[in-house]
Amino acid sequence: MYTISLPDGSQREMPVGSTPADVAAAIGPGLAKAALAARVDGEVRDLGRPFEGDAELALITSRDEEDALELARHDFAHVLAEAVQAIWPGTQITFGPSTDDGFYYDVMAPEGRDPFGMDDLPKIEEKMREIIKADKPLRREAWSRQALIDKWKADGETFKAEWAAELPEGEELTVYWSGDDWMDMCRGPHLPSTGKLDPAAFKLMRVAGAYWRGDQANAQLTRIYGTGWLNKKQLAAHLHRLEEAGKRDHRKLGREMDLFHLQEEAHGSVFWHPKGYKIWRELEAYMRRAMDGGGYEEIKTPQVMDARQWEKSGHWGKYRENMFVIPDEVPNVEDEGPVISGDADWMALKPMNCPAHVQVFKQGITSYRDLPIRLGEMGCCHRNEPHGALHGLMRVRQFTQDDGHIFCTEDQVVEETRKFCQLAARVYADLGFEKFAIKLATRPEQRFGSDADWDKAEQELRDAVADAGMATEEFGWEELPGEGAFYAPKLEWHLTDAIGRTWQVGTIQSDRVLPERLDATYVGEDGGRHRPVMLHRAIFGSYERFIGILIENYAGKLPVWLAPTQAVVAPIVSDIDGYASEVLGRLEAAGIRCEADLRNEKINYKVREHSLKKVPHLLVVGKREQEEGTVAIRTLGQKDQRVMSLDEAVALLTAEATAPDLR
RNA sequence: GCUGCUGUAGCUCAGUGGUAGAGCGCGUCAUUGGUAAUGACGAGGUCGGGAGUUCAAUUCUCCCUAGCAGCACCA
Repeated sequence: MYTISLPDGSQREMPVGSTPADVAAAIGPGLAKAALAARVDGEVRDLGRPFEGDAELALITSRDEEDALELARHDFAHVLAEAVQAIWPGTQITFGPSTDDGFYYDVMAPEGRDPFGMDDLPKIEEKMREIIKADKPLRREAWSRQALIDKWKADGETFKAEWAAELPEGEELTVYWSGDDWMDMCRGPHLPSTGKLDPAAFKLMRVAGAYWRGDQANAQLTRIYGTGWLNKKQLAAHLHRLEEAGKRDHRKLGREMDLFHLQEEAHGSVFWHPKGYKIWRELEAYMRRAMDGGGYEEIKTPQVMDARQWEKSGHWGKYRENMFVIPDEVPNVEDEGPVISGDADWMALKPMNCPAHVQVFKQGITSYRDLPIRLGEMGCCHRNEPHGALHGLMRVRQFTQDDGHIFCTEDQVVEETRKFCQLAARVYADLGFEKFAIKLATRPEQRFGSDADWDKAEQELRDAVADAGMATEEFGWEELPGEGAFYAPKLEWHLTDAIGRTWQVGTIQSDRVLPERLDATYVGEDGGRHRPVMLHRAIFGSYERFIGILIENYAGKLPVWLAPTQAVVAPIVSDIDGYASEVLGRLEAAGIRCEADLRNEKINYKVREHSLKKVPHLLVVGKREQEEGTVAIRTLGQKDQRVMSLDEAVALLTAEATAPDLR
């Protein structure tokens, strides 16, 4: 007999060979029916898997939402694969995990058939529902590695065979049967039967290409994505959330609010409209103040440099395919012949600012007494990004960084990094992001520099974050092995937005490679030449992307200090136009970005239109207001209005329009 | 770059092998109204670009290009 301990502290003696399902049945038929899986000594397992000794058991039901969702999504993925193979025999299956909101399965369409498309999804969904409704038992079975490889090969499942062959030799592998006509290799655990899934709680969302094992050199499979939940209500709620996220899309809001546009002739580069550029200018002014206050000196460096400079820095060899290269010659102006001869020297648009900053540092002789030197630049960079990567403001080919490079001694690295941590935290808080995570990306496989330098650099970053008091769970502190840049480890700042999404923005990297390659030195206390350490750092990352993030975070309803138009004065009847202009004049004199809407439209119309444009304050004026020298302020997102004197209104708007660091 | 999908008026989108439609927006006129759409009339499109099939292509086929979703990439 085994002793099974339950969460309520009770114990049951169960015969050898019994299973969690038996315990559930022994407790009561209701629980037996509701049980989905079991947590045995902390590990989630199948209900039907026998105990292997005394155990602590907790039965999992749909009330244990996290576990139940994980199980359901994993099972949806298997049902998806089974359905695809049932409809199109000869389809190869590969891999299908659960995701944050559902599941996917990577499949390879049978030879001679095009990859699956959106049109195929309804048919697959229907088959999936059939499988679920058939309530097929899911049964775990152990196989030897070799038997399984042979089975996959016999079935023509080359991907599965390849995968099984790479698992450790002699290891016992498990498969799961769905009924007795379909199986997949899987560690499990699974629900007891497909009928435990709710056929109305999933939806196939899209298809996409995905490389076998995530490697571009491998075959491209079709990845079928679905979202899966415990019940219909949860699915509906999720679809609603997606819809809400769609409403925040910065591309949509950018058009509606007339902030910027993109067009074919300059794809990946942004046309900023007057309203959008007002946000930019406000942010830039804010960042200038922040960097001035942090001891940075702003510079401006060339947009185009000789390719030899990029060879020295190492970028030419590693990133040339993503650089815009320009021939250093006069183009052929004749009608005939190629525009460029082909034997010209090459120049390149800068993809980053750091090599130029080293050139500034290198002018003259720097003493250790001058360090640290902090150079800042609103640096406009170009990167020839792969076409498929471009995405609104989030991934562009021309962008401006709030870039900075700190040249310092070995002894100053930790302190400078600590200061940066604090500066970044201040900036994010000022911009309304209450939550962020700091992560350390450590050495990648391909890298420059010695292991000793990497050891040191990584430890310095750890120490600096600890010194700043931010190496804690509260700050989401964690390490990302292998994610660093080729020349340096980096700290990354990940913001959490209003609907829980995260965005990587700021970074600091401690670099000993570039000063070496570009021969930057300073004179030390001993009179000898020494290498400075170079800290690459940015807080916004790129203005384009950061503005995109702000738009999505605020769903377009930017705080007043950032809003392109901070107030609109709207007279109710045209007799009041004169007073409206007077109000406008007062606001303008106070430096408020404002407009008067004197159009021949009803007040309802004006309220609606400016609300849709996310103008924070609408100052409505009618006969009453004119007589009393007041305005009726309607604030975005509020239904009621506040009537106040013009002086009070100016004071209120001025206060709200003041940047947080100037309050 | 890879896979799938899409490209029709300023915007959102219908539609068709016989050279196009709606709503909003825009213009004109009327209306002077109290907090999310006043009404009427009007202008506006080489149906992303190129080639092919056809008597005829916005529609069918191919190529290119851009966008969307994902993958890969992201110094």
